[in-house]
Amino acid sequence: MEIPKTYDPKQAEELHYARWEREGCFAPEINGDAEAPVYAIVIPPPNVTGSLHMGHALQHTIMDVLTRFRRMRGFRTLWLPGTDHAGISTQIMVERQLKKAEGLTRHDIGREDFNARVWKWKEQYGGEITRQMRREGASVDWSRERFTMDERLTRAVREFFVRCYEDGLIYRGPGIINWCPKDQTALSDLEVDKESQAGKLYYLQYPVQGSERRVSVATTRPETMLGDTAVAVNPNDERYRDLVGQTLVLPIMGREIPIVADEFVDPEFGTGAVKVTPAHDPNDYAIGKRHNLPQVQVIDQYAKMTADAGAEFAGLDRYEARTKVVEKFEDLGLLEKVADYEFAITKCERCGTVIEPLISTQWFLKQAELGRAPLELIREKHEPRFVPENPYEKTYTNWLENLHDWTLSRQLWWGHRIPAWYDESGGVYVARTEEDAKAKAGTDKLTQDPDVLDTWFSSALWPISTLGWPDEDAPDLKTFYPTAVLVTARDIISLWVSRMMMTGMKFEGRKAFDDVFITGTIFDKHGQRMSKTKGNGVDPLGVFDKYGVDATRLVLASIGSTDTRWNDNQVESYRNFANKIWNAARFCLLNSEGADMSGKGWAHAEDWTLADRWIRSRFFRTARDVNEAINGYDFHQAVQSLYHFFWDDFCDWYIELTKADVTAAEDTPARSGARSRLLTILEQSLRLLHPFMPFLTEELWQRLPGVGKDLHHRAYETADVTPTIMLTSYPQFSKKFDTRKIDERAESEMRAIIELISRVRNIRTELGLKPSEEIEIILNTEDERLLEVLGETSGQIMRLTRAGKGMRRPGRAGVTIEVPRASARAALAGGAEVAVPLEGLIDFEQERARITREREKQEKELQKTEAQLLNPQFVERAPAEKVEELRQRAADTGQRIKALGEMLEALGE
RNA sequence: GGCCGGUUAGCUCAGACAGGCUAGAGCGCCAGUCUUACAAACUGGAUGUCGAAGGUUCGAUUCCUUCACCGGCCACCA
Repeated sequence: MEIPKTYDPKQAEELHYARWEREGCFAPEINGDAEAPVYAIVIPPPNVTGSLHMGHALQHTIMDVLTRFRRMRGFRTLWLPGTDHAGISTQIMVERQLKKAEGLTRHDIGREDFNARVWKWKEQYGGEITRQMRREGASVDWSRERFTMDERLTRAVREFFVRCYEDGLIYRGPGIINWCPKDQTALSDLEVDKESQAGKLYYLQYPVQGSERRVSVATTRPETMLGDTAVAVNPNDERYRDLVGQTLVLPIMGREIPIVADEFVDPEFGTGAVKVTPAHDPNDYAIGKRHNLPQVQVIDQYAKMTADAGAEFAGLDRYEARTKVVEKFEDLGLLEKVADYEFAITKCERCGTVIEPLISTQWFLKQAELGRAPLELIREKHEPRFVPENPYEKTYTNWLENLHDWTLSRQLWWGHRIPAWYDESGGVYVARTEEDAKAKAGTDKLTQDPDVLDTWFSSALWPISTLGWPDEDAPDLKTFYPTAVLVTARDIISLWVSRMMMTGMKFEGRKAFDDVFITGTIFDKHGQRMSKTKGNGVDPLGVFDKYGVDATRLVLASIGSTDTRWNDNQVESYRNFANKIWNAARFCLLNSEGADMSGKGWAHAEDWTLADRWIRSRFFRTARDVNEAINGYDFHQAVQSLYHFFWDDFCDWYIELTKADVTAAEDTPARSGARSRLLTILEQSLRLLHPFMPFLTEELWQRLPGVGKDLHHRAYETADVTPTIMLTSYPQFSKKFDTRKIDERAESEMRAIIELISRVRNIRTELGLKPSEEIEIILNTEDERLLEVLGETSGQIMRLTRAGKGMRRPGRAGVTIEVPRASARAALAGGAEVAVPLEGLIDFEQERARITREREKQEKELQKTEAQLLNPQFVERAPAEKVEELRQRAADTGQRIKALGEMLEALGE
């Protein structure tokens, strides 16, 4: 059989994914067991404009591990893929392209034509991220791929809107909103970023009407004073108490404005008096409402000053106006002072333009009402379960406790058009279709609201809309809802997670998912967040190319929910692991002739060696750990267990111990038995690894002799597919039924053998023996069981220590083999000792030093242990088993010290 | 301002929820090796007052308090 020496990930990756997809392995229908439990995940839909970044790769890896794991356990498994239309991002991108290619704006070509182009763009380029997901090995059901602007999902959006409108949760009206002067649209509070910025705090003086007195107000935005309609003070502020109810003359404008008392004002800050601009500040808007103040809009939607700002200012940019206002105040002698001040500035998340709060008529959703049910659920039952629970359950709860109305409408063209129509007299008709609206209005002369909905409005429906809602009898909705887990990043817990819970509970009466797994954040090697603008992102595809997808997935799975600095070394080490697996399998395959890898498990137990019993025990221990780890979302632990089992136990020890039997020249039952067991362990290990390393494991599994559908999980027995490891059953360990699979005795016996071999190897190195030099070993022990095991494994021990000159040991307990003086010796557990006679090679002085060193180390350890045991309070208060444990350790250490002392004595002076 | 996290070997990270195991892994480092699967390997080895200071305890890297530095989420202080 020809097998290359190194694993080439590329060809395996291309080969297997295409076949899995073609044969429908990812679809839940592959499962033929009508009684099978269900496991469903919907993907957080990436933006159509996006391309894969490490964060995606991380989330997808976690989801794929979970999905493949459950699939192999026989669950009816669905991982549903799809993309988001990403309103603003996509529109901006296509606009930019239009400008670049044809020098046109969207207004030049009109709404209809523009949207047609966006669709065309989506068809052409929107598939990039889904192609990249295939590269990752994501076992998503492509036949159920969804897009937030699909016909059905659009229907869901309208249903959501109409139902909420009918329930009084959605309303249209004026409100103060975040306005982006560049993108020309309203934005929700979650689509803006707050940034700290060094700026100035201007202290302006407003004269009191009919008095010499002036009131100072502090502001970071002097230009808004042109729209001031009051000054507010705290009602308990003695300094201003007498002024409340009086009037100020607004400088420049000459307008008379009242002084009002409002609890909102913090007397400690600034001057204790606040200028109130209801039209351009959310707080002032609220104060204005409370005191019935007029709203004077002095800044328009382009961030230019309006006519109401006065002829002098009208048309100026807001920042030019700021300079000019300050100059004016200075001229008027009303500028008290200017101080350096750091404050938060709000910017558009997309374009970075400073947001202008404006009063505007928009559509709003009363989130507080929708949030009530999810809030109750998390408070009372801690559902959904967040992983990690801390701090995310709190993040989620806090958000639900402080819900504000959600600005739904966007002045964009790309997105779900608001299902509201107006008649000629301004009457509003909200309806599922235009026909319905016409029927309601009793006229054909209706105009649809030009605005579209916030992208997150459709995202909020994702788990139900992708499964078929609003069709109440949609089969997928019945089968797969609620989903098992949502895997996402922490920054959209409020934006998205909470809202899916709201819609799920409102429309389906149940939580959208049982668990929420929050992935960690991947930083660059300097601890900086990866971002396109910084250009410090690591491209997952580049990493795939360099190290292979499977190796990358292991790193990502290990990262799980931990924040991590990306490091190629990590991937390299898992690339090496992949290669290790490849070569171990290569060894097994090169020695597979005559093997009967029925996969039926572990036949002919009577022929087993200690190594066989041991590896089987280690295997099931690993299977148990890995199952537990995945169930508990502890992917790091799962990967560690797999890595160490495969590399340390299987490769370093099991293959080495069985090598002689497996590679024997003659075809005997012993050889074929050894080969069969070796292949069986390999096959089972590949299954255990498969959810993490789908490509490599499939590639190797396909090459194993005798693999077929009979190895499939019984749920996939009838599946019409090429036999594949992804449909085999995942190795299980049941505490109830499989206790015998873990063999404590075999493990403890192997520990002794491993210690023996390691000590001899250590002696070899310390004495500078060449690896090729053959030695003799003498082993003395009183332990009958050890003697018995040694009898069975002496050949293997001799091979692994290169003891070509033989190994001598007592025939029975109570007998001691005499050790020549010129020997290197070491103490083992249980008072056993090993010696390597090296006539002529031993420097007695050095050997004494070596043993003395070892004895000192052991004595130090014994001292520590005994100090504790001598403490009566410890013996009295510590749990009995702790004390016993320590006594045993003390006894073992004591035995070693004694043995080492005897060795020194034997060495003489 | 509120809430929360991190600080363990040169680097990237486990361990800590349920205190006691000689504190681990990978990479890197030192020495040696082509030992018939693998030099992306093998064998052996060195490396940490577990951020600082207190406290609780028979016992603290782990629990509590304070502090320092780094970071996150939320928030209407002009």
